[in-house]
Amino acid sequence: MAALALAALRSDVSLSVQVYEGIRAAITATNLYEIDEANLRLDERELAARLGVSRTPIREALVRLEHEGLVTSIPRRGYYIARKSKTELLEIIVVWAALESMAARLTALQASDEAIASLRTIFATFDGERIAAKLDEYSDANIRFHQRIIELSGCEQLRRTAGSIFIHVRSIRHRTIAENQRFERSIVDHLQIIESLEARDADLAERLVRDHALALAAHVNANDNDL
Amino acid sequence: MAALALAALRSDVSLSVQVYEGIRAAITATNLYEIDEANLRLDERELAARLGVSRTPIREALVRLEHEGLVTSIPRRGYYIARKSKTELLEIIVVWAALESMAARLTALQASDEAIASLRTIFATFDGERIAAKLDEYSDANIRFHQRIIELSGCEQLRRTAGSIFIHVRSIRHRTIAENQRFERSIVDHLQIIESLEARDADLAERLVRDHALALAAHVNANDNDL
DNA sequence: CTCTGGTATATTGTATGCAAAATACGAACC
DNA sequence: GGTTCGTATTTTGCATACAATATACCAGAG
Repeated sequence: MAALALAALRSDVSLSVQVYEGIRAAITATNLYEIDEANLRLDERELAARLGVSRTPIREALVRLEHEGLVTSIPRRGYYIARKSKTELLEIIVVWAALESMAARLTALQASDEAIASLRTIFATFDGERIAAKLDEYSDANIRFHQRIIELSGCEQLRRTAGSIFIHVRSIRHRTIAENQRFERSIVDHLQIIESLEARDADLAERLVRDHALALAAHVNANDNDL
Repeated sequence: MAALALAALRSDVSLSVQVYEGIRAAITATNLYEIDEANLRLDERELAARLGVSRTPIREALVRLEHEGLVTSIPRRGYYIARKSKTELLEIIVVWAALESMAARLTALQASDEAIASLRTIFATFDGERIAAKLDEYSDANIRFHQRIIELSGCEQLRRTAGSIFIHVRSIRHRTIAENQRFERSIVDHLQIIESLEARDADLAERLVRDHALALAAHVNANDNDL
């Protein structure tokens, strides 16, 4: 029995998984709701050719993505990048609200002080006035903030579940942050959330996070009619 | 344009999907945590032979199931029915708590009186004394009750998300209902939940449902050490 | 008798082949 | 001119074939 700390060499990167990760990253990188109809189609042959593999791993990857809700398949017609309807997006925000508010509860109860403190640093480079000027950066920070709360919960299953709808929530937040000066409200909400976590007030943190997310839903419902 | 209300004949049931549903139903029907190690293996060839199809649709179905978390694949070694560890089960209950409590909130706010009333009928055939005698039936009713709250929310995304972890929650509830006379507590909790919904008290309903689920987690954590 | 090493077998992962269905295109008809 | 029908082409869905890896089995050494 050797005492060497050998790292297990992973041959678990099958083509199928690599293709899945590749396509997923590509979809994640594009702004779903700003590409035109024509580019929504995912041609098996084209993907196979471009990635230099056969159609089999492509299909398995597409099946994965379909189950995840990132692409839809129309039988005998092919796979398409899935754009969610307004109703679906509203529902997704509701699910996100459920998950993140539970995460906030867990974070308040379990996370370390340092972990909670790390939430403040996300917004360190912003002060009240400069947000409007650096809206893109602020949007990223905003998204990271919400993702981080889920991470801090330490609940892997929560993270995974949220992960599969994250791309849509991210897209919504990115699109709506500029509307109606929402970022002003946003920065206030975030601060309150952080404070409630620091105070270890699980009920309050949960409520604030939920209401923050549901306010987003209400905003989308009222404003984004072009979905 | 014909005015006939012809039902579209669905050719959308690809073998791949049929196989997926078949295997899923089969796994759902068995009690995951009571079968022995040997029967956990899912042999592609055997499945293909038994279902009379080739390995291709079998594999696509297995990929779906893997993404859903019902089976795990060990690269180059095959697919296995996934049994969750105790930690994973606890996390799954937490996610369920998040989803069902949000569903309770929505139900309190949006569901019709009749819909809420239907929750009572689930337990119609039980009165206090006879539960212990009909524990299996009561366990089914119990599970239906929780599932129904999620349905009543009218949120399809919530339903889908919960659906993918339902089998595990069901299994846990089924296993633990008999322990420590938990069903007594259960019947009281359920009644309170129904009353809060009837009173349209969203905050209370949410809290009761969450605490009910988290109590289950606490129970599992304290009692089920053989996972 | 136990353990090591090598070979045979079985099984996965990927590529390719083939049939059925859908789309595209064009001709014929109204 | 617009619609409808029929054919050619493309593309999916499934089956099969093949290569690489893992398991099983057995022989031989200690």
